[in-house]
This record gives sequence, structure tokens and C-alpha cells, in this order.
Amino acid sequence: MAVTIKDVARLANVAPSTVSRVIANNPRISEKTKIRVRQAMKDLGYHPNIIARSLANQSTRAIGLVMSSATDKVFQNPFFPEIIRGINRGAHEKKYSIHMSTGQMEEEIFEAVIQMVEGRLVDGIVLLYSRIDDPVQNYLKQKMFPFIVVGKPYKYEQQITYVDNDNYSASKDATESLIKKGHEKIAFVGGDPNFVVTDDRLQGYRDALEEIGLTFHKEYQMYGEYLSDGEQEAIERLYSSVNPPTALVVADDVMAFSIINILNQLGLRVPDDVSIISFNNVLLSEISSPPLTSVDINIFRLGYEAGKNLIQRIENPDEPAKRIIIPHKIVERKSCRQR
Amino acid sequence: MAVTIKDVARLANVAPSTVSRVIANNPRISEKTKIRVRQAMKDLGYHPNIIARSLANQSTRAIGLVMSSATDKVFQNPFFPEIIRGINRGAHEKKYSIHMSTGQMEEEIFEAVIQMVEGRLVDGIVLLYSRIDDPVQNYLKQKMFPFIVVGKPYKYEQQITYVDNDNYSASKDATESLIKKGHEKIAFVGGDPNFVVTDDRLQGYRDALEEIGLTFHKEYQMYGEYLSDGEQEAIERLYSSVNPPTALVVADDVMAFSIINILNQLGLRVPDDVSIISFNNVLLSEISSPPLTSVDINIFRLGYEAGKNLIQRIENPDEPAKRIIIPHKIVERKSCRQR
DNA sequence: TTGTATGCGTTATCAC
DNA sequence: GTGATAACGCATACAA
Repeated sequence: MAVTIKDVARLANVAPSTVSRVIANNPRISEKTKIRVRQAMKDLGYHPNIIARSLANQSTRAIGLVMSSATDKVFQNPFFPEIIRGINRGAHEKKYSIHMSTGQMEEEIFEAVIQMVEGRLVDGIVLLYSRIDDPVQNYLKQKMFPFIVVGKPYKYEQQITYVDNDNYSASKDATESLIKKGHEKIAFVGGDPNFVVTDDRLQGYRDALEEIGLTFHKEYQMYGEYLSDGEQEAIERLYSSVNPPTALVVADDVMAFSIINILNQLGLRVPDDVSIISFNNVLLSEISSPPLTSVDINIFRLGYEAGKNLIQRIENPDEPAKRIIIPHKIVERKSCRQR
Repeated sequence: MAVTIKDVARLANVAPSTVSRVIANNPRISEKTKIRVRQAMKDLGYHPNIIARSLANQSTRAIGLVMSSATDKVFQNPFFPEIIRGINRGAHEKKYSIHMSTGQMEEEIFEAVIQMVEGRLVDGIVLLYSRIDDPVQNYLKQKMFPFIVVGKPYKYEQQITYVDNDNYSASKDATESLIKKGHEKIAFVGGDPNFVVTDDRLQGYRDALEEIGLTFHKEYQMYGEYLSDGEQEAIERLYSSVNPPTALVVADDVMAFSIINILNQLGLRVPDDVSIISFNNVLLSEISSPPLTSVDINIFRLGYEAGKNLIQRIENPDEPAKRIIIPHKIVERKSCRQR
């Protein structure tokens, strides 16, 4: 049996409540007894029981992490560790800890969220994705449980606190950078079409084309399924068509790796035959061959702000919903080339 | 205020204890009242408070994850998400959840562990690394707190439960595969020399050389600092020496990417000029150029077994320490070549 | 088969 | 300033 507040109280000759006050550094306790109590704590090797404290406080000082079904491949994307690192930093600064709960299917995830919320396991939740018609988002909102989403909410944008990039502009910038390099046949390879971010970026891409007077080709719009065979086929089809694009805007660095690989197999070289710009600027993009020109969306900061602002929200529940936009910037490397 | 067991009891006209028993599906409760109580739970939207349950049970059904200082770069390695995914699966199967606690410095990590253990936040801990002279390992062992380490413990190997690959053999196999391809000048690029795994692999490498009658060159032994400038210098020095190696055994796929990049800058091609075999067989190694020949250490399974066996240990505290060895296998791709 | 009483380790509300 | 005492929500030994 572990040493409790009572043991400390006994040894220091005070009441348990006094010990509790000393722990909280309550100013109404005299320095003298504080010292005595602290000595007793040290002597006994006392550590507060977080669970008991949580129960009494009705607060766990923990935040829950929810990610889209950690199905095999997606989770190998370096995006996740990096954003978790950011969240962790934000949480750690405010002395919050992190609880993860994942399932495989969408069903399981939802279950896990309910478990966290209703079970009072966490004080708030960060949603690491934003999917169209997400039941989790609906549930959390309806419960008025503190949460923040990384990415733009698919709905109720004004009422939900979120941290995101300006993905529309980021995609527009990326496309324009290609246009400036003389490209006119530019294709768009988005991620999961059910994610809000994919739509934003598609718009940015289309508007960039339109503003400069280039027409948008339906065949130039694709959705990569992240390292699937479908992707391979789609690329092959695209490059066996009469009018293959000279440049690609790709949703994700890892996807870009994969596409470069497919292209190589087709005998096409990057950047000589086709230019590629992708998103995320993951560490790997620097050391790949060729090094990737990538839109740095500042993943770490995305996570950091998510953690920080979620806690802010937990501690000030009635402040209005906020929107935090993290700046992006294009990092030029070797995968794009003047035409 | 949330709905508690008492509310349910009142509605169902039973005592709170009865409700508790229904939740636990205690066989001594009649089907009739079970149905009635369950209906009441449904009507009120009751969910048990996990925290309160934990306090009463003296068990949280949560396991803690501890990783080596999540200092910037290391954590971007796809190794981590993958092993966490495995742990998660193992935990989920037994209805355990996962608590993460990271600091930046070694100090902070230790603090976090103490917090988890003494604060009774978790029932067990998985250590995602094994460092020489690790105070965390010592602390946990001395406390007799249930834990499992991924990798070989640096000490008390018989008394600590761990899951690992046979890194000695894996490294030996890798080296021999190079030898079989006709290479005689083979260098070893290890990871952090403070990690136990690095030492195991160095031994395997040396023994492979020795058994075949090749002499071990001190200059052929290096420690990559994971994407640091030091690495670049070391490689450059190695390849400007009189006797550069024709093949490399590299501790990690991501490190291999980086080295390939450096090599390319030096005008050297993989695999034509130098062959590379690395460890981990991360998803990316398949889609890189060239695709990497890599030792698959089955990261997911490493995590899965870690989670599963930790829980096993939590629930049967007096079983003897176990050692779980996950098989490895070499996946031949395009980064190695006959000489 | 079910109810009563008590404990889990804290914090918080009153007293004094 | 400090000490009793009652929550917090649930589980369980003991009664009935």
C-alpha cells in the first residue's frame, strides 16, 4: 500500500486537510508548518495520487488525442509523430498529459471518444483530422465538450475552435509557383476526398489556373489513395494519355515519393520530365532524391497551437470559438524546374 | 452534473451496489433486474466514470508509453508511429488505453515516469528504447512496477521482461548477405552508441566478417547521429579515404536515405557504386529511389507483443520474466548489388 | 438474489 | 492558521 496524505499528516502532526493545502501551496498555511509537512512528505516519499485528485477535482489534466482510423498505412506518415510532438509540447507547458485512444474502424474510434468523454478520462479532445460529416465532431459539439480540431471543421465553422493552415492559399501559391515556372499543364493529386483539406486545396488550385487564364481539365484532377495500387494505375493512365501534365501539385510529401517512384518506372524523371510540388515539408523531403520542393505547413506549430488553445478553452469555457491560422511557406528544392 | 450509478439505482428501484454488479455482469443478479437496470441506464444515458472506478479498483486499465527524449528529429522516424500502432492494438484487445508522457530532456522524462507510476496513472509501462545505464529502467525495476522494454535491457536481462529482435543475428545476416554478393569492404553505420541495440548489431557485423576471414577496420565503424551534419562529414571522410567501402550496413532506413543523398552529392550511385542494406523496412523504403534492401524487424509485431505481454504481466504479477524475440527477415530490393 | 456500509485518496466547506 | 467532515463515483465485504 502506498503512502497517502494521511500518513504524511500523522507524521507531521497535522490534519490531512493541512497537508492538502501545503501541496496546493495555500498561502493561509504558516511557513513553519509548510516546512514541517514538506519534510514529512520527503521522509515518507510521498507522491499525490493523481486519480484520487482527479476524482475530487472533477478534472484530470489530461487531453485526449483522436486520429482518423490508424489504418495501416496512413499512420506511417511522418505527419503524425510531428504533430503529436507539437501537441505534447503545448500540453506539457501547462502540465497536462496526453491520452491516446484509437480504434481501427470508424465505429471503434467513436466508441473510444465516448469512453474518454463520458468516462471523464480527459478534460478536452484534439481531433487530428477533419472529415466531412464526422459523427465525432457532431457528438462533441452537441455535448459541448471542449475540443479543437486540426483542420477546418466541415460545418459550424464559426462555432468550433480550430487550428489550420490557409490551405486554399497554400494550394494557390503552390500552383502559381508552377505557373511562374512556365508550366501550363498542371495536375492536382489530392488526398482523401472526404477530408475538408482536400477540397480547400482543390479550390486553390482551380482558382490559380483560372486567374491566369488556364483551363481546368477534369482528367487532371485525381485523388491519391495513399500508397495504393489505384494510385499507380491512375498515374500510368494519366501519363499514357495524349496530353500528360508537365507538373503535379501533390497533397503530401510521402505521396510525392510514391509518385516519383511510379514515374521513374515509366521512364520519366523528376524534375526533368515532370515537376512536383507537394505539401508538408516532412523531414524526409530534404533527404530524398531529388529533394522535394514542398509547402511547409509547419506541422509542429499546428500541434503546439492545438494543444495550447485546447487547454485555454478548457480553462475558459465561455470564451468564443477561435480560429488559428498557421502560416505556410514554399521551400524550394529540386523537384520543380523551369519549363 | 453527470448521471451516476445512484441515479440509475433510483430509477430502477434498486441499490447502487446492484447497479454496480449489473455493470460487472455479476452472475448473482437475476436476469430480470439486470434487464430493468440496463433499461434505466439506457434511459438516463449512463456511462461509468472511469476515474472513480479506477480509484475504487486501484487500477486504471491504462498503460504508459515512454520514449527516448522526443527530441526533434528522432521522432520523425516512421518507426515510432508503427510501434505505437502495434502497442495500441495489443492494448485495445485487452481493453486497455494508452497514456503518453514525454518530456524533452532526460530529466523531464524521468519526472514524467515517476508521475505516472507514483500518481497511479497507469498500471504498467512500456519503454520504447533501451539505453545503457538508464535510470528509468533502474527505477522501475527497483519499484517492482510492471514494465516491459522494447529492446534488450542493458542489465538484469534475466529479470526484466522484454521484446526484441535477435539483433545480433539480424546484423550478421545482413552483413553476410553483402559478403555473399562479393563485397569485402563493408562499413557499419550504427545508431546511437548508447543504445543496446547498436552494440548487438556491431557484434553481429564483426562476427560475420571474422567468420569469413575478413579483417575488421576501425575506420569502417561509424555512428550516425541521425540526420546531423556530423554524419555528412563522416561519410565524406570515409569516401575520400584511400580505401572506401563498397557496401554499408546502416542502422536505420531513414539514415540510409540520408546517406544515399550524401553519396549522390559525392557523385556516387547506389547500388552501382555502393550497396546499402539497412534496418526497419519502413514503408517508405519501398517507394524510395532506389527502393531499399532492408531488414524487416517487424515493428508492428514488436509493439503488439509489447502491449500484450505487458498486460499479461500486469494481470499475473508473479510469473517469471519473459523474453520475446520477434523474427526478422531480409527484404531484397534495389539498393544492393552483386560485386 | 439484493441491500448496507465502508473505503479508495483527494479536495473543499465549514467551523473554530 | 488549522482541523473535522463531507463530497467525488464506484466497488465490495458483509448482512439479510
